Amino acid sequence: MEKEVCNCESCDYRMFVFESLSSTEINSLCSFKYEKVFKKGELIVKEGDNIDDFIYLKTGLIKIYHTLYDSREKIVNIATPMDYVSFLSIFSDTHYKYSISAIADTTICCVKLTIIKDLIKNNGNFALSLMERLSANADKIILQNLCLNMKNLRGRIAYILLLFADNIYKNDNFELPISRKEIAQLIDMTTENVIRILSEFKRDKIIDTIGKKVVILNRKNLEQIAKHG
Amino acid sequence: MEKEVCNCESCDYRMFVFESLSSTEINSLCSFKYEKVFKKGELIVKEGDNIDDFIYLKTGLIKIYHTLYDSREKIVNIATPMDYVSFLSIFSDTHYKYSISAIADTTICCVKLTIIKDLIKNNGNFALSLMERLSANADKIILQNLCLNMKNLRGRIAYILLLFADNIYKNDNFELPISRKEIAQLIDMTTENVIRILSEFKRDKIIDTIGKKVVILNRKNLEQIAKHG
DNA sequence: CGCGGCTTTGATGTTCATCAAGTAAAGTGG
DNA sequence: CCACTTTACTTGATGAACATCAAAGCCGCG
Repeated sequence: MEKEVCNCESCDYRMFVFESLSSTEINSLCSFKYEKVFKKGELIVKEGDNIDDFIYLKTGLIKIYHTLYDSREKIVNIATPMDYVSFLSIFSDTHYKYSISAIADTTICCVKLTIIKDLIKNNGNFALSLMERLSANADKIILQNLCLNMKNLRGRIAYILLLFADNIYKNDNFELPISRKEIAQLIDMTTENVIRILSEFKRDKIIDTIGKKVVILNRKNLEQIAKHG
Repeated sequence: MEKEVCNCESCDYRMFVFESLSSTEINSLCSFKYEKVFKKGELIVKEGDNIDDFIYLKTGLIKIYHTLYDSREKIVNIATPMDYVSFLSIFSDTHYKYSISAIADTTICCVKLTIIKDLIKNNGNFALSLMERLSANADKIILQNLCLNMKNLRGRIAYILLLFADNIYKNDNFELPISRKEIAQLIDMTTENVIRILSEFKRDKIIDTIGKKVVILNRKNLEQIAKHG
């Protein structure tokens, strides 16, 4: 993990994350802000760590997961730069309830949480826009988990394949950023069954797979399976 | 459903919900605020309704649920006056994604959402405290659903029995506010299995039941089942 | 008093997890 | 850089957990 001083002037994501701030506020923020770069696989936050910083994803891909008492891991969400700004519960808790790892080379920006709280107090528009983001994010996670749990195993696999294609890669031809085991942890099933169903889909010419590479061949069919079942 | 003009001066919950507001702000708020009273079973919000009001639960008990494409219903949360102030996604959406029904006689307070948004803009402490509440609430729902899904059916039943006893009624002797069918919708199983497992627990002297009345007889045992399994 | 929804129990079948065993891939140290 | 170890992937066989189906009693309500 490397640490860098960021250059807010040249940051494409600045406007997205801090769109409601004045340039004075942005400049003041920048002096308290730093970047961290993580390689694929590295741990960014460990469950139980103190929450000191407001963190947002600049580039890359991360998984947010919770470790259960029997050391099984449940992946709660996979976050991309655009759809995710902060982490659950940072405003209501002192310690992280989730761990976060990079599943692709990733850059995050950190700002002391106290600075963000001051901004919330002093800039109403910022407060409101942040609230909208947090609310939308939490809601998406809740609804997504709800939908997944209603489906049978084939439906769940179809659902997340479409989610990767549509929401993350915007392409029917992509490379899975996570292992079969992690897919299992994301959609509540066993690794064996993830593999089995991917093989079935391949046999039935719905998708093609080579290692982590996936091509969706019959989208209609996949959408059908994702919806029913 | 009755509609009443509320009297904020005598409202016990005012301080809890709007603790960060000055008395000037409270008074101003009161002129735009009204109460609604619902009997057990009545619908409070229907999925798809416009979101116009910021609503909080004053007294009673409500269920928040989502209707799936095949008209099955999934209960997302049961909310009590103290642990729940607002509804998911009201700051990020224009229409409700969930329906809400009273599962006990219930009083809610409504304030136009625009008023709340103005308060957020102008009172930083209010913004921050509201954000904490929303964040804590969303987080609780996510974590709770996560935990439930890891458990087997016996574990889930034990878990929600303890949840009713500890979080809602603060008593090991209580009356279920929902039917067996609704329990099934809350913890993702069939009505038959809810009944079967409650019968098992009764046979094993872990609980006693008469209709909707429940008494926890062997809490240690129930906690064990809730944790494992 | 009869209808519909809630509750209960048993029998049956399906879905999915577990176990086992082997191959491929990827990381590790000499 | 190659042997070695570990981790990921894959397939099949088995069994357990759970949903579904069926049938009957119960309760509240018009």
